[in-house]
Amino acid sequence: MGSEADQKKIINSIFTKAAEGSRIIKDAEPLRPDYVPPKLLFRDEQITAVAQIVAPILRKQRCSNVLLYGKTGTGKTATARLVLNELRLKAQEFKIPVCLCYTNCRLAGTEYRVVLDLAESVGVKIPFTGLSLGEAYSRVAAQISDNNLNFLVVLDEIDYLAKNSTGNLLYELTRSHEKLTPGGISLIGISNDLRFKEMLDPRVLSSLGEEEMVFPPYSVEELRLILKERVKLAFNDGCITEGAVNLCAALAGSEHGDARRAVDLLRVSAEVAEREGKARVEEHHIKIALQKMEQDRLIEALRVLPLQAKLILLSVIKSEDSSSTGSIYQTYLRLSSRVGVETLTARRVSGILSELDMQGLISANVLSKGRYGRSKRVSLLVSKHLVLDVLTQDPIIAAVI
DNA sequence: CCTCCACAGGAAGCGCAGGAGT
DNA sequence: ACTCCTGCGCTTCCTGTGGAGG
Repeated sequence: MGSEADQKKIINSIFTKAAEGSRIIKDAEPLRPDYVPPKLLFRDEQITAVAQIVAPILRKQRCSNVLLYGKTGTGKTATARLVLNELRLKAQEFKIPVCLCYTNCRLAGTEYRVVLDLAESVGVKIPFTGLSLGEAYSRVAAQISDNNLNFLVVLDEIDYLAKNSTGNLLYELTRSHEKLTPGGISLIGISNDLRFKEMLDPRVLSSLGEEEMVFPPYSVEELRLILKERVKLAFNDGCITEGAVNLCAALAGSEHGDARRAVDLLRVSAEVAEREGKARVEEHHIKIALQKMEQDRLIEALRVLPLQAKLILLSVIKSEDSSSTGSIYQTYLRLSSRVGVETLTARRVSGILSELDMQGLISANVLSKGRYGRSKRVSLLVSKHLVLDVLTQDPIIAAVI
């Protein structure tokens, strides 16, 4: 513990840095992943279509259910939120009672918590635990029909609801307009997963998919203009070069046309430049930021690997060149007995090697050596030092490195 | 051409944890 | 509080297979 004066000095210097710190960023908000820009570029067609679909709400009618499809960062959520905001304003202007709800199913986590969100929007108090899902839902439904509410719900990441639960809630929601004679529920579903339809109950699908809309990825040129807009809002004038913005768009666009990643890259680049004490983001900052983001992703992927997968990855490293499934398994047997973990069968280890292959951490190709059998040839695809670094953080693994 | 190595990878079933229904 | 159900990680058992060497 330092003296009172020391403490004040430290606090003072932190605050001074914070106050004058951002010479580059004037407003971080437009760089946040969930930011909805006032004008959404290159989505006129989708915005128009969604607006037309939900418009009947203002005539106190139920509107068609819609499914919005598209990969991450293609503007689905932003489109939905933008239309929802405008709808709310219009309803206020004409004093039309509407009830709107936006909820993210993945963040909510369970069907029950999605229902809690719905309950809050229609103004019912529901205990956050204690009720069965059915009871909670019927209270929401009762409120809707008692007050003749016209309820529009946006279910973001709806695929999560279909994958990680019984799907009862979706079934109830899609059926509701048959049951609720006064009032009604209209749905906008948003999904990143294009195969989401296949795992849906056909009855739910036919109701939910009354209208469908696909959001294409942004082109590099579109990303470039989107980024320029964000730069205007978030950066101080002249704090980023034209070339840097272009590079940012090109790098993000060459992957999947993911605007969210492109904006992320922009934000991290600004942090990189700021940490270097520069007043302007240049192309090399973008490159550093990209590397940093990729490395962070890799570290995270390694960190959350199950113990057995970590041991197997370590076995791949330790068996070096003779990396056939057999020799890796022998190494694995040695390692796992040394750390005192129960050993898996060769079949399972082979499966885990395939999983690591799919994650892009190793490459495993089947190779036939004729008389000498047929096996996977395995090699590490990422930096050995980085892997060892991360694995050492696991106390159990650290014992054998 | 046939054999046979050293596995690949599918199918079925088991035990367990966690979540839903009662 | 209790059963029932489901999904998951895993094992067991199995059939399939490319090609060097006979």
